[in-house]
Amino acid sequence: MSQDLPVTAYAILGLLTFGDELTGYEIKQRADMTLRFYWVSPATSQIYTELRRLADHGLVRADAHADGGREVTSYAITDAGQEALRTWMAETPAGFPVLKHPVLLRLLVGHASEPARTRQMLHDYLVELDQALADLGGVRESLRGADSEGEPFRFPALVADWGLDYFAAEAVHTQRALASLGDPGPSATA
Amino acid sequence: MSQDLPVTAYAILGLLTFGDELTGYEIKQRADMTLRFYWVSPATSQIYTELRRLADHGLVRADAHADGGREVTSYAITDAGQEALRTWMAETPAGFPVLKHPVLLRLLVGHASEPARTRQMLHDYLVELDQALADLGGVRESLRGADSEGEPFRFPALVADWGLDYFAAEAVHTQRALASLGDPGPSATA
DNA sequence: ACTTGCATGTAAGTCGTTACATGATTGT
DNA sequence: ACAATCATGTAACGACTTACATGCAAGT
Repeated sequence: MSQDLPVTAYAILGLLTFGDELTGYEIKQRADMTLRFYWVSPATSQIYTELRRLADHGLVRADAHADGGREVTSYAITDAGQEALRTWMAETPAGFPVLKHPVLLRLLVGHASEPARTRQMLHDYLVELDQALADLGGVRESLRGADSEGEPFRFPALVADWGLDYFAAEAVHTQRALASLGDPGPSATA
Repeated sequence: MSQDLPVTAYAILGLLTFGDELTGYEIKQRADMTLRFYWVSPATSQIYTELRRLADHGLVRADAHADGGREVTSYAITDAGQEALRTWMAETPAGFPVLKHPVLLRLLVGHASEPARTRQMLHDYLVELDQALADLGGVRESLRGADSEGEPFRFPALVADWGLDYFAAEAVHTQRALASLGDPGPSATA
């Protein structure tokens, strides 16, 4: 039955299990808000490509309708899509996470760089972590009120909390690395 | 001068900054031990491809010599390679980590799966985390004795400690998710 | 009037994987 | 003698990205 699709296809399928019909554009936005923290946010063009493939396999239904004056296509998951997603989750091992961590990669070969540059990189990372924490924190807040057992956003809330803890831990590790590199931190200047 | 190369090329270059001349085969082994935790362990064929490209750019020197009866090629980083690596680290922003986390992806759409299956997945993940902790812990141990300031393995030790903490935190998050899903844990049965 | 957002794609190219092929060396 | 490890590649293919192109709708 269900041919093996790239994981990204299942990720898109998963986004469509939360009820609404979505356009490719909207899927991209949702992916930017949620998927990007745990998987990737695929390029827009990739999303349209996957949607076409999913439609060809009958896993999503393309609903072309008029929005104001123009033609817009939104997509809904089909019963076959639900089934394919469930089968995939039941029978395909999840596998171990792949972490592409440019900061750690560069820190690994830190002896080949200026110490000041390495510290700068870690400071930059802290700023980006702050941003990520704020972004994901915003998402987490938006789920409040429907995040208990049996409610629709229980699982998204679970992974958001996981992600928030992860980013917080990254910040701690970064601080620790900075301390180990003799960075005084922003304490004295303030 | 230094064209933009894929990050994997710089990662290989980085592995060659630890002193020895390495064959492609040995680079693959080192990558499996260290790089795989923070970046990826490229396929063997990919390593040979990158090595050829690096050699074409003059960033590594290919040293074909006889090992016993057969021809073996080992690679050493050149001065130009050191320079290219330093330039890359100095001028290219590291960028934010990309996490491809199939467990979190599946947990995100947990409502589309059997609860028992989700718990099973988390248990499986715990086992894999144990293995990763053991593997990386072994690497960490092998660095002892040369992991202080000014010593060659200072930075590898720093990232290994970071990684060990990360895996430990993942285990905690997994346990927490299991608890939230009503998993009693292995306590009562023991 | 003009910019920003919404919405959908095509084309080209790269990175990287899997599968396969080959052969020498070492250990048991 | 046989298996495992060392060592080096080729070929085919797929996922994904970037760059580009297009045009309507809505806000200021």
